[in-house]
Amino acid sequence: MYRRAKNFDIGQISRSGQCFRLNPVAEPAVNPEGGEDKKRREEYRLIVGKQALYLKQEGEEIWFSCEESEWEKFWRLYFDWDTDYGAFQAAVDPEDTYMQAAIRSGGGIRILRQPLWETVVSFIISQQNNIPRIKKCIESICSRFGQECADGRGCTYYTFPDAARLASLSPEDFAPCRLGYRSRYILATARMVAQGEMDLQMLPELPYKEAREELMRLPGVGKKVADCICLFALHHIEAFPVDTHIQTMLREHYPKGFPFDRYKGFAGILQQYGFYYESSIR
DNA sequence: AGCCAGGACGGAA
DNA sequence: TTCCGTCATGGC
Repeated sequence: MYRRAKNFDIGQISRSGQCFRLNPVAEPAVNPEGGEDKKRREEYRLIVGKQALYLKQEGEEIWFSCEESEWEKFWRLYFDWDTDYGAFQAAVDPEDTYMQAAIRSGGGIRILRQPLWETVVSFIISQQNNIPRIKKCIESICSRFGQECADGRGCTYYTFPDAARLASLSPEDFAPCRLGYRSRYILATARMVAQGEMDLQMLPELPYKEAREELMRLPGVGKKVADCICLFALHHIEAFPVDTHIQTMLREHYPKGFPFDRYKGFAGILQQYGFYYESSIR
């Protein structure tokens, strides 16, 4: 199916680092002249839950490899399709040249609504780690402990294993995934969820601060990881995860403090613009 | 070769 | 409270 939209760029979303299973399936077209290739065509594959979705973008035109009913049932909300990101961008201080540049660079980013359990585990892995390796760790977990599926294009993919599955494993089982010290966090977290000691079902009902506190009960989940889960899975767009890139941004460009009051209720969206910009220009 | 990565944790000061 | 050492691994 076909959609047209402003403020939506699959490549930027892919590179924004919020979803580790949205990746290009082919090398992005490179213009040998070195100039801007406006007709670039990039294809991506996204795996979420039991589903795989192919996406292709050309300018503002986007193709999604799903039926209309699937779109309405799931993907529309997943991509936060009906939110007007132009309104968020318009709220940015015109004097704030840094954030204006960040928006120019990553204005097509959206905050997705990702499955809670996958996001919990993914961002436990993310700590003190780099994005390429985070992706490898996640794919390793999925290919070893997830379910194999056919994507209908002759390729297979693997679902993200649920908490009960991971809770059933031993520390040695995790060794090949090369998770380092994070494996014990994941095992302990999976067991808390599987035992019912942590109820993920009711987390979406909680307001931001309560959800954050609750998530921080999980081993390996501190304030930063909890904020990522709040932002990327629970869609609390006021959550503002502070990682090393954001620390740099705050130090270099907001020495007097970030204007949270101006962006009350949606600072997390600016956080993503800042993170994307800060990590790309380096 | 060496610094760094979307930090969390336990203990010390 | 804040600060510090430690944790495991590999990307670049």
